[in-house]
Amino acid sequence: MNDQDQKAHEFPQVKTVPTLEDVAKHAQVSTATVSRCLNSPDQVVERTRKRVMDAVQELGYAPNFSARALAAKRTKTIGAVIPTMDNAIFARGLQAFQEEIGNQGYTLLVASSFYQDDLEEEQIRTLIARGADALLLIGYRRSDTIRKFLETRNVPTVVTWAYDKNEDDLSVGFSNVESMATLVRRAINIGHRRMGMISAWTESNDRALGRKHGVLSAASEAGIDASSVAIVETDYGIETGAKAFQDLMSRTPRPTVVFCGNDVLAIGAMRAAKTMGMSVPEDVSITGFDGIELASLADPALTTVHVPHREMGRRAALSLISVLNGATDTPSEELRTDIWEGASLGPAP
Amino acid sequence: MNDQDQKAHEFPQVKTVPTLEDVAKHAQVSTATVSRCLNSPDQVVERTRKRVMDAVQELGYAPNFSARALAAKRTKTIGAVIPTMDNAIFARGLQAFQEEIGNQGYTLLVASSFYQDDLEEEQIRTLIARGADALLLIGYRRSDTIRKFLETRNVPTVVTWAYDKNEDDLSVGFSNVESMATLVRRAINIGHRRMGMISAWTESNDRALGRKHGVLSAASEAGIDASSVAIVETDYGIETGAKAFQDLMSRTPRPTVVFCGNDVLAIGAMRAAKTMGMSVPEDVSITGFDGIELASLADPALTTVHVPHREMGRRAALSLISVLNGATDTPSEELRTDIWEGASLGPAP
DNA sequence: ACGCATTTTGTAAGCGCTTACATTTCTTAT
DNA sequence: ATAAGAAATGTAAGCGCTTACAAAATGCGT
Repeated sequence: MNDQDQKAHEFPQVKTVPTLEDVAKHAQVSTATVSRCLNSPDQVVERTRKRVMDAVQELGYAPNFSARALAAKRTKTIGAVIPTMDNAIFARGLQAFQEEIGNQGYTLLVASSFYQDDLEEEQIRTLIARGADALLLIGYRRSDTIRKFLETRNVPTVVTWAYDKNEDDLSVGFSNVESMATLVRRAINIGHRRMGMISAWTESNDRALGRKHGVLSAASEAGIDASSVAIVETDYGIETGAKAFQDLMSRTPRPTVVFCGNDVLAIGAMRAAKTMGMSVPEDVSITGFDGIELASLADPALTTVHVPHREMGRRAALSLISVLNGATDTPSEELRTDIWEGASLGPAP
Repeated sequence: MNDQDQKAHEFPQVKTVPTLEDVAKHAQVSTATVSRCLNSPDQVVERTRKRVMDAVQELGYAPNFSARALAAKRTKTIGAVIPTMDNAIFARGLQAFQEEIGNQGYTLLVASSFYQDDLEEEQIRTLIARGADALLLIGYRRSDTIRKFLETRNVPTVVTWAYDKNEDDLSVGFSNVESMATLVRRAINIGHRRMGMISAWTESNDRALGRKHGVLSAASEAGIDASSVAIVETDYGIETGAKAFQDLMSRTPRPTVVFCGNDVLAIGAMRAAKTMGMSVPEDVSITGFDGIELASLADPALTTVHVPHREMGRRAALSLISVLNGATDTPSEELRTDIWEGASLGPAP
């Protein structure tokens, strides 16, 4: 056969993606049977199933997800909106979450909000539009508009990274306030009175806000005037942490301990301390929050609140799936954080 | 109106998600017009458009993504399969990628392969089934089966984290071999001859393999017998890096420099060195690869190959989008890595 | 005011799948 | 062997959207 022949006798065959119907024809069954083979194989008798599966193999068929979602009205997809993947702690918690939902046949759809409320809203809408069967969100804080939207759409949602017994939303998290307060109490016990804090922006971040409240309430408890606590709010990052630390150290009276809203800020603070020729914890104590690996590698090792992020991700997944499976009484879960003892928190000078 | 009336006269209205058709009815136009308002607003005259948009607002309409994808045959989705989100370097590169495609109206779909070939294949298939318009993959290494699949489906793909002028695939990356070799040459220049390497598993990881080849070829170049280079392959992690380092230090002759396949392994090696009472770089030099923030925080600061991961993510996004927009000549791009000078690499003892 | 070109809108045919319901085939007890 | 029930398969109606094509409305030059 030569080229001429080909051109004359055949259509320029555009390679086309096989559909359910192609498989059905190939296996000489109806599309319904093929569909059943794929979705509930035990409804189809062995002999037929084999024939269909062979056809699937031969044609290299893969179901079209959109069509399936449209017809079945569920996507086996769970969406997650996290502030940023830049922060390893979220990435890892999410990884655990993904592993667990993966086991149950669900796929994860991730979006980042960059700590912006409006972006979070947009991302939530996008995920829903894409058919997410359920959602994982970080923190409770959310506008009424979007809450109503979620309610209308009837999308199961789990809140993580925060737990508050006064909130109604299903949550698998921990108390930011209490976790931080526990750490602060420990500092107070070893003599600290003049306290500083480096916090993430609290305006639209209820976890940061909770941690700040934790510091303040533990202070008040101990008879320390909350307004005497020096607080700097700043962006996430090592550099910003360093800068904030310098700022705090220039205050009078100078704090003897600096609580940081997360480990990365704390690392920055420790670096700034070193740069400034201060030694930790002799001159000043520094603590973190999160418990990333980095914390134990710092010198001195960072005292920090360790968040069980993988456990949190895993359990959040289980909760969500139980709701998706029709459970009506899925309870919120409060996880315990624990303090990683490092040498960065010592007695007040 | 009282309750009785309501119950008598109205159906128990189940809250239902509004569709295009609902909007059309509400705005008294055809569904086509509504669709056009949403997708190419300038085809619709102002007056009508306003009416439609108001209806959209009022009903809280959001398009059903699956239906759209099914009808339009594109999803405005780009998929990515990365080995793991656990490694910050991937997470960040991906973040940059996401930001860029987000600007162009695309959404990112991520999946992890956990460094397993079969899982990567499965994830690729899943992403395609979900309608990903294009794909970002890490490294070239891939089975023929899946290559053929990708070709059949005609899905534009970009390879990152690796660049090889001999490969055909579109890529935006760097040469793992050359980057590592450059570093090794530098070590050789300052007198190192007995070399060790801690590598990630190279069996199904062409980046790791490339880095290993980099070490070996730079060694050969300098007249060092490649078989004299002590190499340990291990899992990703600080602990495993530490263990591998101990292993290498027990070899005779003991290496004067240990090249690590990534920064995390290097951090582990440095920690092990400290534990063993060896000082870096006086007793032994250690280098990393990746250039994560951590590297500059280590003590001494880690000498490492810095990969422009954000730039890589951003450019990969641009390439892919240019292909999606019909460009036929999108070229592969080789990015330059550079060496972050730390104190962890010093003259051979 | 008219005809023409252009712009705006409507009609309706799918996209590839699931699933309720109808039909056929196979079991099993008599 | 047969009827009744169970199991397997087929039929066909959508799911909510896009888009080619047709029809209607508008603008413009004369």
